[in-house]
Amino acid sequence: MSPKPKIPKEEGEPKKSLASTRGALTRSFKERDGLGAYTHDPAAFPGSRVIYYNDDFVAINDLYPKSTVHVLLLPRTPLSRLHPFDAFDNPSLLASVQAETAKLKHLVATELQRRYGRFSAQDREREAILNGEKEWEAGKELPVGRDWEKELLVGVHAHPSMNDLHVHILAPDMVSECMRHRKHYTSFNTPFLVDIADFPLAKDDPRRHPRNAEYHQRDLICWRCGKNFLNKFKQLKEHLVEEFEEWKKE
Amino acid sequence: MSPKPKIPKEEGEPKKSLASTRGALTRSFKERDGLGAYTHDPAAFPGSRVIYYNDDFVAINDLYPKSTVHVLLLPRTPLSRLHPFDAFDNPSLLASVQAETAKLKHLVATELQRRYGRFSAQDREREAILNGEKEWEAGKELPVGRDWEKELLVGVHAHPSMNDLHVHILAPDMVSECMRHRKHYTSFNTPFLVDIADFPLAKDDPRRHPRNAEYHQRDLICWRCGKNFLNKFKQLKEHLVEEFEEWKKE
DNA sequence: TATTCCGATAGTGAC
DNA sequence: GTCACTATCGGAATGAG
Repeated sequence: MSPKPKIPKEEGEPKKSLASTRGALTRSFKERDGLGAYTHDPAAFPGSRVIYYNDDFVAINDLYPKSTVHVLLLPRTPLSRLHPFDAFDNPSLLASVQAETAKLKHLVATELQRRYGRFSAQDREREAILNGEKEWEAGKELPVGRDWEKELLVGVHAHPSMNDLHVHILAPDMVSECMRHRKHYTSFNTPFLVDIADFPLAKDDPRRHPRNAEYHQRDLICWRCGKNFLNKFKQLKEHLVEEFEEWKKE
Repeated sequence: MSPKPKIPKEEGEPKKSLASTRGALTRSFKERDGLGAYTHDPAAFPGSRVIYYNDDFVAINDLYPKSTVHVLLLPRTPLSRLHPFDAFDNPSLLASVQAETAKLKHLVATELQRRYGRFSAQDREREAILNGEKEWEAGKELPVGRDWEKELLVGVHAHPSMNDLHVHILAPDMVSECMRHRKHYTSFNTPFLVDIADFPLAKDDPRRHPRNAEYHQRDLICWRCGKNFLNKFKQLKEHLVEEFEEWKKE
């Protein structure tokens, strides 16, 4: 019935090459340092994983996406080895990351519109025009349609698993074969995800000293309808597929 | 590597017929009442499960044996619906059960000798005579050999899962494909198993009011060498196979 | 707090 | 406390040549 979940793997990018790209650092390579290879030499990855890069950032598709669209923004700075809360104490870096995040959010929103706009009530007029099903005055600006950007989840984990600074940007659907454990869900649907817009954090922001475990032991709550699934992860997963279908139609 | 455990099933004895033999009682049939069918009409079971029966007892092979030999003694009395601790407050029944248990133990011990005597150091001389490898004076009594009876586990569970009174008699090896959960092990290797010889229990015997759960949460201890396997049930299972081989050689 | 693999643990239903 | 089935929960290793 349910197909065996595929292990994400991209052309020319087996795990071995992740390590070998680090050359002399191979001996100290750890799974949690895997993102460093992208900021070190993004051009070394010929597959579709790197979305774009410039002097200061690399944007990649998450290797284990937890939603239908899930990308990471990687700042190319020595500060990236710090915990995000510490790194973002640097106002210059924070401003830079927030600006680049805004750009990447726009890109992701465009991708959502491309994928799901045809199902969306809010995008209907815009889609009809684009499809030539509705007349539109030449040169007149298209209706803006659905604001996909405002629905995105954007932020850093309070206790990241990967050592290099990375900002998550993802659709809210949580529909993915890589969504396998309850922690995958809670890490994006509790205060364990700290919105990039919330920085700089106040000195007394409770998220600075999270009881990390607590967030992950919370009941599983549907992000869209609020239904409580307690610890029934599989039932939540099935529900998320249904919510995804409805969400696209908004 | 490891074959899929087989589901015990005997010829002409599917579960449905267990129920149907109870006729009008079918509607109230519960899994936990399955043993009642044997005392009700032991002749209705043509397979090898019934070892013998008489007016007062039925001896059967356990459908889910937890050792290489594992039989049950079922008293044919209305008292069999009582908890064993209460049923054995009846001195007449207790004496009767203890006497029949002694007979069945002898039968089981004979079966162990038949199966494993050829491997046993204590049975070596006896086996050699029986095989004609050693001269023996005609009419002279054979050496008695190993006392297999004294190694048997014999008793009732402090909280039986089947509602009809049954006395377990089994080899100590705990080697069986039906030994699948840690509770299967602890139920025969802690005070949760109350020896039939210990009845009548003293009024203040602590086993009368067992913290049932406690016995099943104990560490897993090898019955033969005393090694502690904590909660590593699979490792214990592998170890039990090795101990079984050594035990046969005693 | 990543992944995967394996195994221990827990809840359900059986008629 | 039986069984079997499913799913949840938990620890350990993970690279490299």
